Amino acid sequence: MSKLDLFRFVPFRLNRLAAEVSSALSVEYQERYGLDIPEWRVLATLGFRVEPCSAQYIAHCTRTHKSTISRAVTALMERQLVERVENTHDRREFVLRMTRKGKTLYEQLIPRLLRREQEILSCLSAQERKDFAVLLGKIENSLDLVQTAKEAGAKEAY
Amino acid sequence: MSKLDLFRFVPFRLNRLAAEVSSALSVEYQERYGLDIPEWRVLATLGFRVEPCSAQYIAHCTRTHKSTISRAVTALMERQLVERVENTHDRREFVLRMTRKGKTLYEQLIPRLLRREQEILSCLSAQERKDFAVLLGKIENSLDLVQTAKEAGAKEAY
DNA sequence: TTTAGATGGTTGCAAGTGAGACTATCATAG
DNA sequence: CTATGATAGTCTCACTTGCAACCATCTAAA
Repeated sequence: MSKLDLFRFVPFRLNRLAAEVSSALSVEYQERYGLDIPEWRVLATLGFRVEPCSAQYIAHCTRTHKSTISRAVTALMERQLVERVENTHDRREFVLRMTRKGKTLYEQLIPRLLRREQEILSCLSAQERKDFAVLLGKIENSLDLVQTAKEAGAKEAY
Repeated sequence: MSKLDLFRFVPFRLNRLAAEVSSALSVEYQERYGLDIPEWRVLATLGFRVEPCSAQYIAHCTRTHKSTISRAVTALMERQLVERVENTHDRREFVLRMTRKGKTLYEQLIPRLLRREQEILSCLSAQERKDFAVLLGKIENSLDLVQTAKEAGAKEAY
């Protein structure tokens, strides 16, 4: 008679935790700035990278479906938070970057999100936070979650 | 100039990891048994508890919306994996339990899922797995994710 | 040069899901 | 007993999102 305790089952716990953490953060980007998760991911990727990048790159490294990213980019362009230019080397592709307005929003949003993250992790000591990050990293690596981001980056550098 | 590295940002990492782990597991319950996540959660809750319980209880402790659980229960009843009886003490509520057929499926499914979980965690040592569980637990606690399950259980026991 | 296949991006469609209205029932207070 | 509010469960609606078809463009090979 095999049994499974849902509350000790890591996949379930990850799901529940991710959902809860997401909803805690959405207060910031959703309610305050009217961004949904895909839109936030686009801004986050553009904001972190020095070089502008393509929608495909964002889709790859955030592991979000390209149609979802496409819609997010459209919405961000309508709000003039992001703009895009044709890539002269490859006219299928657009190069994306934040507008000044987008950067301003980004600058305001980031500290809030980092603060939220700290709040959520405040139940852990500094060492525990570090340990947690390492353990997450190991699991991510074994699932090839980091690999793809690097690949996409390497490829994008052409 | 504040920046945020998405790949070091715990909320994003949790989301991505949870999605990836879910999709790895869905091979088992989805493709093999045609169950979706809510349906699997219902079975998991019914299978673990000794006493049968209500849909509301499942919704509370799995943190799933009651309408989602309602639909899952309907689907499971149609497949005769779950049955329900009116609670004589409270005729608003139904008491749910697995049928023999449901139990058989459950018995077959559980070992597969546990094996998958072990595969996913196989990149961690025994001690690391333990640490990871503890850290998850601390975060869950601070977000009140465990509390609600216990409350629902206590209440259900009346 | 032409053709076949790959790739970046968009869009229509269908499935899943949360919010919230609704019904039926229960509990409590007057 | 009645009225009010809470609760269990269902249902409709709107929204999100993944899938897959599609178009344009690029690459490589014949």
